[in-house]
Amino acid sequence: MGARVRKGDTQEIRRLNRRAILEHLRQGPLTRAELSRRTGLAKSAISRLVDELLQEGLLEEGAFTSPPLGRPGTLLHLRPRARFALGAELGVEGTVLLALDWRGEVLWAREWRHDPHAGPEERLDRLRQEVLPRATGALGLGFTLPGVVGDRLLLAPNLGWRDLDLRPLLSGFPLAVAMENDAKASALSEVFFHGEANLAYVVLSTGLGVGVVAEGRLLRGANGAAGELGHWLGPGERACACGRVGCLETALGLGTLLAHHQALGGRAEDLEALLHLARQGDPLALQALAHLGEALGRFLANLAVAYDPALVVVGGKAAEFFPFLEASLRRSLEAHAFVEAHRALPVRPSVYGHLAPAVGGASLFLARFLELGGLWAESPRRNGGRYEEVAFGDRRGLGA
Amino acid sequence: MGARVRKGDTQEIRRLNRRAILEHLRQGPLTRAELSRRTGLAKSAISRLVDELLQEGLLEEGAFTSPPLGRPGTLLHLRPRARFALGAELGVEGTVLLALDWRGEVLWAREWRHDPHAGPEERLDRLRQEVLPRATGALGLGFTLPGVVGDRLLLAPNLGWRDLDLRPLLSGFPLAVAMENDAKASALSEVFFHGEANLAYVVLSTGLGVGVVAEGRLLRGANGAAGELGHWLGPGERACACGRVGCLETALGLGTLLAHHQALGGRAEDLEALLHLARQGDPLALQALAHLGEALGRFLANLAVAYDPALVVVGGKAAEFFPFLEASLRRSLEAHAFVEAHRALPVRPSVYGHLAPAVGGASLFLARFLELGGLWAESPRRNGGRYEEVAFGDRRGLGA
DNA sequence: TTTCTTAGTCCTGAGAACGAACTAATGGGG
DNA sequence: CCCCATTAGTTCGTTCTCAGGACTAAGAAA
Repeated sequence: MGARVRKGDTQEIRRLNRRAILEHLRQGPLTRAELSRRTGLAKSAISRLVDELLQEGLLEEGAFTSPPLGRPGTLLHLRPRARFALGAELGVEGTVLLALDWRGEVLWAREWRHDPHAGPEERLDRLRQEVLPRATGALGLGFTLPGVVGDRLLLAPNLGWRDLDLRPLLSGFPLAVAMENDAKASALSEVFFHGEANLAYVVLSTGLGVGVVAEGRLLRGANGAAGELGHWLGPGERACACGRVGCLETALGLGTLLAHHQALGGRAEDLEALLHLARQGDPLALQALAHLGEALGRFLANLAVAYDPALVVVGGKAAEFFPFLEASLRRSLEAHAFVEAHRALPVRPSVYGHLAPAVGGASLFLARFLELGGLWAESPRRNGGRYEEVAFGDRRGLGA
Repeated sequence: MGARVRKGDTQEIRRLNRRAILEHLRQGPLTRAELSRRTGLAKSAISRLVDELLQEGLLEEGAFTSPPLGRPGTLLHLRPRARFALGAELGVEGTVLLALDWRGEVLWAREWRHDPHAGPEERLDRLRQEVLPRATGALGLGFTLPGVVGDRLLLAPNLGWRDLDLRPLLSGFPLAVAMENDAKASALSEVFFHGEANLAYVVLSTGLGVGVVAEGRLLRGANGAAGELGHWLGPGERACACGRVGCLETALGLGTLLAHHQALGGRAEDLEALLHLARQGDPLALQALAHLGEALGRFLANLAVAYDPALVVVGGKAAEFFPFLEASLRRSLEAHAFVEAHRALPVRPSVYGHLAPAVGGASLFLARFLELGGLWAESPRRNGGRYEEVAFGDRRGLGA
């Protein structure tokens, strides 16, 4: 039901205006005067709020401007590292953990592989050990999984996990923790720091998932299953890890790419080898990749009628193959486009590369912080000396 | 780019709180005290704002409550007809025009058919003639088309229209006009008055389109093409009105249903006849419908992985066939569901029936009015004595 | 009739922004 | 060298809105 409309009071205005200032400064340094013009707030209001933010250590003054006329202004910056969050990706092959500055800079990153049969306890245990000495000061930890994340983990076919309540395993973490689907988090990583408000982030590796951002909001769905186009039932006959038959990811997944290459007589044993061959110009590798590009182009035409993004970002292992897919993919997309505008739909690889999901995980908390204009962090709910705030699913308005 | 964050101001608080009051009263009558509790605003603030709203004729006082203890309160209602808007559907076969109260009541409705080859000029001319004597007092006119509505009409395959700028044809209308895709508007009709914040409205007639609402927001996409799943390229070989081959609507559209019925040896000449036969229990009609239900169930399983709605509403001509589709559709949906939750996905026919698109069109303006808490209507932009406000595409935040 | 309880009004105080007047800093012209 | 136009930023008084408490209103039960 709808009736959750935010009420207003004098604090709310302040929050709104602090947020407006931080949001503008996230695009780059500005003087107070310029902030006043852009936000529409009076100079006096800007001055007061900026003073407060300087006091709190969120902003710092920088160089002077040298305008052609008049008194120079003082540039204001977000203070580097004033706020940061941790992000982690629990992938099929390994784990990535990193810290992300609120300006989008990766402060440090660690990666490790794991026993392929490791269960959730084992993997989260290891993650906790790595997080423990590095958690101080962080706004929170957002971690991602290649699966459907609702109020619990509903299904992660490529991990072999199903219907798990991970909350008990997270109680040992000394900070707020949130969980998100990998494609959705990756989409946030692009939106949050590169400002495109309508995009689809396609994660293609073994599996296929899409993170969709529409008008700056992440599309999650009632159970967190929105964008699971890898499990759209197509014409294929192959069995899928999810237990059904004909899911799109059985046709487009990179496992099938490798198999196709081998069926053509190619000699690559794994994707690394295939990538190596492609870089050397091996025709059988390139042929298999062109074939995949063709199928992907058709898929993107379909994605475009489903979500109509202004931009498609390709992530996952497929991003590494992107140069070899691009030409056939574009040709195919143009041939299959529904409306004229889709023929020109930009498609590019991810900015953060293989760090994207973890960056997105961290962005969850940075977005949350910025939405609340700094007020949220001052009173995290505590419970018996442990931070208890574990957010799943029902987060509203994250993502700018 | 993102930096459009709303600034705060003393007027903004007022707007926010007026809106909160109206939004709560939209769910039903409440006393001032109850409003205070639900909104979190102080009783004094509520009293002041309610007085204003009474003054403006937006609210009216009703019966007294009789609580077990204490002084009775006065119930407050939205005043019926205090605000209303016009909505129209320009469909493949005819046009519907209606007026809609801000409480969701249809005040009156008119329908007419048209020459099947009528062009946009002719159809909008007729619409203008019908609107002209009925426009006074209306917030605006929202009309719908079975096509892709961006900043212009990009494509309406089933009308045979393509890439039209309709603005010139709308200058003769004496009120604000907005244009929207029919499925998207229909979705709004359900959301706005029945409060489900996550739903997919499937319009199935000749064509197939989906209107998706996620977290109370209509999914439009960069060009207004989001939800055009009828033009998802599937395995089929049939030519589509859009000029491509294999679009889903060539398999699921009701034209194909009729053809299938006839191929089975059925004798219905058109969909009306088929419906009549089905109601009489004709086995060939029921068989064709069961077949369609099966295909639709599979489609809904796919829709569920794309958008993960909490509810699917079926509209268009298919709504009339719903009783004969339901059983096979549910069986098929359950068999093809990706996550457990999708097996129980509720599917029901539309509340407003064939009026849904027009109701949705009108809701555009009602939603707009309520968002702005009544302030917007006071200063419509005028230009040379004619209302010039024609909104396309880029409307933000409509839909509660 | 008194008391208890809830509804609604009135009044004062506080927080926030606005706008105008003011000071600060710079470059150019006489 | 001084004055002035121009832009940056501060200060102060005014206005708007809400919060919160005191108060009045209206009904029920003791």
